[in-house]
Amino acid sequence: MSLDVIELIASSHVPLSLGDIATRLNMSKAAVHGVISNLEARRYVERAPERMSYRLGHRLWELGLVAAETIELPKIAHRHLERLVALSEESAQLAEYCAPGEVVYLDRIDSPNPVRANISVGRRAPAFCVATGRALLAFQQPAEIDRVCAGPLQSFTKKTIIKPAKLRRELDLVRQRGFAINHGEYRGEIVGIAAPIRDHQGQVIAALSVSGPEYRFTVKHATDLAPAVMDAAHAVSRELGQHFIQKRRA
Amino acid sequence: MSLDVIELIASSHVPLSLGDIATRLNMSKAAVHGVISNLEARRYVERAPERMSYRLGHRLWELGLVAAETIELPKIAHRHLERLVALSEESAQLAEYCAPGEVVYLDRIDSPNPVRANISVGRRAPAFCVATGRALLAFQQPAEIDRVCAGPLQSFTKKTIIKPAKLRRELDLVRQRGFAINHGEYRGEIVGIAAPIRDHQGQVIAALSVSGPEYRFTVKHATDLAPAVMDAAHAVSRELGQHFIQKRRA
DNA sequence: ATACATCGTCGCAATAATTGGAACACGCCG
DNA sequence: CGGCGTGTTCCAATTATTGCGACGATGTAT
Repeated sequence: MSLDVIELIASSHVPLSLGDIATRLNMSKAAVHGVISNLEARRYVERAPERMSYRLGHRLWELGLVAAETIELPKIAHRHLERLVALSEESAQLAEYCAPGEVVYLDRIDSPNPVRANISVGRRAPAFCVATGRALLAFQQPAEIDRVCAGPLQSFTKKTIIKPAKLRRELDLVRQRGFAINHGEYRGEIVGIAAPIRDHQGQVIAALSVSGPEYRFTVKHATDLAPAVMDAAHAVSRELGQHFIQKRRA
Repeated sequence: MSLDVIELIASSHVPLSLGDIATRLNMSKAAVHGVISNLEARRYVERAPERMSYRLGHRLWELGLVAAETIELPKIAHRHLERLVALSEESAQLAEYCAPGEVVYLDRIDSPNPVRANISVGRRAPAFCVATGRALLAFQQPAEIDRVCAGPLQSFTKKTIIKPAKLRRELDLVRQRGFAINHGEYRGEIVGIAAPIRDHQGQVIAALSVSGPEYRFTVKHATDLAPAVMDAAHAVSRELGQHFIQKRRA
């Protein structure tokens, strides 16, 4: 399946050779060749610099732009990210729950400060140990939460919560307070605070966060900023709902 | 093929029903259903608001972000677009030749003015009658130029050049001067000026343009801005080349 | 220089996937 | 009700994808 090839290249974040792809997908080189030559002709995939190694192509960039124009979330959320950055002078992010236990960053506005949290849009992160991830995980189906809590929880720093019981308490706290905080559990020295965004049905579909280096953006600062982050998330949720109502009437 | 379904939905710019897709692709509903249920499960496609009609999904948005992070062009070009907007106070665009006779807008920065050229990123336009399109078309293979000039040239406004001979002269002029100008040939009352961007091999791979409403941004203004637009395009070309050299040494 | 990798490519036969036709359930409206 | 529009399911036939093996072209190490 051609989509598997695309996803593999996307997830590796490094150009891959045809043989690499075949190995990681348990396919023969000939099969991958058949698929990838089609993908290359359609510009979904291209060869990096001069021959050798494949990477995502311009066509996927184009399709992403069309998708982002079609979907309401990016346009609405972006404005509120700008407001949060203006308010906090730290970086702000938009993320969603994209796969079991994983979140993906969908948008980002950088802090005006030279030293700032460095998060790449399109990158994935484990849900259980980042702010946006916990804001999203806390509102997933109970079965999904159980699976993540039960699964092996990798320790990225000394502060990473890897005890299921403690993670559950943390998620309870997120639901209770309406926001999530992370202090260096994934990338050290980064503090983040996130709040969930809900769609017209009230389901949590994304999260919006502010994060910065701990020497400047302490947990105290983050907690003080919580109302603003939650307000922004609520505003996005409200606009999403209105958008739905407008479409329904039409 | 699942990619055909994706491309159809992307090109229609409007949510489609399963039946619509089947009709336009000459496929049975069952076949489309088989493909699209897979695409929906993988989040490449989603159902708009509440049931009914499919549109591009979040996964394509994500993949587009990853692609844009991987490819050099978007990052380099964006800075220069900002500079052009600051200089001209009009909107600036990045575009590439994506299909025979068609260009696609890949990036855009809006003019600070309330009245401005309105171009959606991800949208396609006919190459022969827009500024970026002519800047790109002029440097395609001769065979490609012949095909476009020969093909039926649709008239979008009274000013659209539809005579092949005149179009050829216009393209000659583009090659000679190094920039292309369009005065209301596609969308009326819009003036645009564009210059080509070249890759490390010297091949034209994209174009960068400035466009605005004719009442403010006249052909005279556009022509005066030509050196700046060409400088920006050259700067992008140079940076692309340097990027290649760095990778080659590594 | 000569082997030895690794890269991508090509044919061909066996396999597994997609496909079309027809019938189905559901919701909507005159 | 009965037509029209959704999307869904089943099954057999077609089609496309797959894996094997071998090939030429590069580049690296022996």
